Amino acid sequence: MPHPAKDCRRSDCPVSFTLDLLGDKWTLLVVRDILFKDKKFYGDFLSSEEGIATNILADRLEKLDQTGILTWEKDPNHGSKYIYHLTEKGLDLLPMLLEMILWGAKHDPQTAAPRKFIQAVKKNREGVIREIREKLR
Amino acid sequence: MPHPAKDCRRSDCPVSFTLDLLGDKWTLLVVRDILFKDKKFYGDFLSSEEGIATNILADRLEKLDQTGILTWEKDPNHGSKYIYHLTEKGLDLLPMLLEMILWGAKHDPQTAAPRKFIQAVKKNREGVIREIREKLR
DNA sequence: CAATCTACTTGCATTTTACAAGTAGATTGG
DNA sequence: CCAATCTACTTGTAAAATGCAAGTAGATTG
Repeated sequence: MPHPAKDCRRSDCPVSFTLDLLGDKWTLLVVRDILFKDKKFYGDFLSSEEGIATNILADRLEKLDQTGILTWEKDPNHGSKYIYHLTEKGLDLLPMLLEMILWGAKHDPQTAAPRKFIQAVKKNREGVIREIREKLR
Repeated sequence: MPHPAKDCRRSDCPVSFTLDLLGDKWTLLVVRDILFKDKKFYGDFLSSEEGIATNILADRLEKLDQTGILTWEKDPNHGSKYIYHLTEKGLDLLPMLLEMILWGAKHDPQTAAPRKFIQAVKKNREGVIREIREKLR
C-alpha cells in the first residue's frame, strides 16, 4: 500500500471526533451563516461581523469540503461566483448549533439572540429544525 | 474608571459567544470527562486518552474557572488534591455535549460511542439529562 | 526523613492565526 | 472593446497558541 493515511484523530470518542472537525473559533461561524443567515457566497462569509480573515476562510471552506460537511458549485447566473451549501452531514449540525445558541443566549448578559427565536426553539425544537432544513433545499 | 475590561468578544451572536469560551480542541474534553467519565482530579484529565499537555490543561482549567463554568476545592481526604467540578453554567452544557455526541456517533464510522447510550439519548433526552445532572450533585 | 505523589510552572521549538498585500479570471460601464 | 471593478482566492510575514520536555513546591507515604 502507498502509505497509511495520516490519521489525525485523537480518539474514537464522539466528542473528540466532533472537536477534531469543528473545534476552533471560526468553522462553526461559517455553518451558522449558512443555517441562520442565508449566506452562500465567499464574500458573504467574509463580511460577517466577527471579521474572519480571507486566508482562514479559504482554509475552513476547504476543510469543510474535505470532511463532507459542505460543497459548492458555480453560480449559474454569475460565472465568477460560487454558491456554498451544506451537505446532509452539515445540515445534521443544526441541533448542536441550536443548543449552542440556547447556552450562549442564556449565559451571555449582552446576547443579541432574538427572544422570539429562543422561545420558538424551546417550545418547538423539532418544528424549528424542520423549517430551517426545508428552507435550505 | 480604571480602564475598560479588554473585551475579547467578537460579536453578540450567541454562537460566537459560545465559541469564544469553548471553541478549541481541548476545553470541551475536560467538560466531557466530568460529565460522562466521573473524572474530578487534575491527574484524571491528564490521563485521558487524547493526551492533553499539562500546560494546556492548567490553562484551560483556569479559563473555565474565569468564565464561571467550573470551580474546585481541596479534597478533604487528601490535602494535595483538588476536586474540580462544574457550576450550573457548566452543567448547562450537557444538552450541547449530547448533540455533539449524537453527531459524532452518526458520522464517524469508527465511533466508540456505546450504542445503548445513543439509543437512550434519542429515546429519552430529558431523562438522560436529568440522570446525569443528579449523579453530579 | 527520604522517596513519591500531586498539581502545577517554565522554556523552547513548532504550528496556527492575523493582518496586509497581491493575483487571476469574470463582469460591467462607457 | 477595453479599462475599471468584482469575486475568490494566494502569498508573505509577524504574533500568538500549542506541544513537548523538564523542573518545582507542598503534601503524603514508607
